[in-house]
Amino acid sequence: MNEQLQQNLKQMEISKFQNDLVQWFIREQRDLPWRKDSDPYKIWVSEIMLQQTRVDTVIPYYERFLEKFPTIEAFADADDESVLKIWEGLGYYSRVRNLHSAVKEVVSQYNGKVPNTLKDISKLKGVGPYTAGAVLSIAYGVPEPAVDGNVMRVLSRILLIYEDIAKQSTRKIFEDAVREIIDRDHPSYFNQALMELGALICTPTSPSCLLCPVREHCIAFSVGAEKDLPIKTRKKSTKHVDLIAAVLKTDNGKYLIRKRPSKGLLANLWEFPMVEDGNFMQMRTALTNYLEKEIKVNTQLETGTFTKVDHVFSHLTWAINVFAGTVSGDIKLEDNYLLVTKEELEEYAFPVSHQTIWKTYKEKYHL
DNA sequence: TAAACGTGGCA
DNA sequence: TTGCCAAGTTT
Repeated sequence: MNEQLQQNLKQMEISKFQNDLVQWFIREQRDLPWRKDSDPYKIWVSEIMLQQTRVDTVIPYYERFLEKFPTIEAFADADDESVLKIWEGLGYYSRVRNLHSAVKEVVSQYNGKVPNTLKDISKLKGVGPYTAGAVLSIAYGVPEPAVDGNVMRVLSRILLIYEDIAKQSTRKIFEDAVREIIDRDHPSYFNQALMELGALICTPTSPSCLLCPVREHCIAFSVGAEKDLPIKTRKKSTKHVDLIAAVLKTDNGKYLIRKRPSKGLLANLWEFPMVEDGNFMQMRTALTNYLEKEIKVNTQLETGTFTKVDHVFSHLTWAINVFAGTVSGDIKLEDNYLLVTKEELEEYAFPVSHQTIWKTYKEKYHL
């Protein structure tokens, strides 16, 4: 921690700041489903879902998840396919794979009780420094920092911190600051209040300083620098990938789908067969050849594509041209391929891009 | 340390 | 339309 920050912390009226912040939170907090219950398992699930994901997006997923898996034991017993299916569309799928693995660990090694120490909870898959602090403070009242993007933004303004919050190493600076100012009598309220303030008042662009309960403690406001903070360097633009996909049907009404590899992008999700690279016609041929060579099917694609799906990921974009077609012959499928009925298909988890393909297919072909 | 890892909302 | 943003973690 640099000297200027120590100086700013020293001049802060910490006790009054804590009180202003916590009382505001008690008064103004949103009514959110994960605030109805202090079950550590439920807090944990909510924290994983909320990683890089908006509250409004999470709410319905959270409700469905806990309806299906109301206890930690119920989730530990779930099969992998249903686990992925309930996360379908939420993104960052390694979150749920890690959560499932970690929950099984808690059930087998901790008798189903979520660890309440930093040392133990941090060993769990998918539990990084933020989530560890969040679960410990919110579920157990342990005064650990829970530093997320909100907290870095809010504190960079209040304490006038010009460190680049895009750099991972910067988080430690804010954790040290939180250790100095956290309300040790109300760590759950305090941590949630910092995040809630970031979500409702101290927003990224045009913060509502005139409504801010801790305005009088904010150095950036006092010097008119609130809109210059936080410092965050931009990341580079995404790369572009062209693909060809095919929705292929057998003469007895089944569809050919395949499971993606267990690592990397959209791991373990299902998709319609795709190939990438090359120009349009090469790719069309490549897809047909691939299917005929690798899984011994005869394919007949319609002449033109029936849809094009552009899908933007955080680090790349897919442009998928999609054919409809048929498969026939003596079909010998590789392990990762499957022939399923229309009804069965919808039991499997697909990425949003392929959900879109399927939806369009059903509309065009009147299914 | 930087890049990978999803998706949808918004200016 | 494009880029940024949202309760981060893993490799």
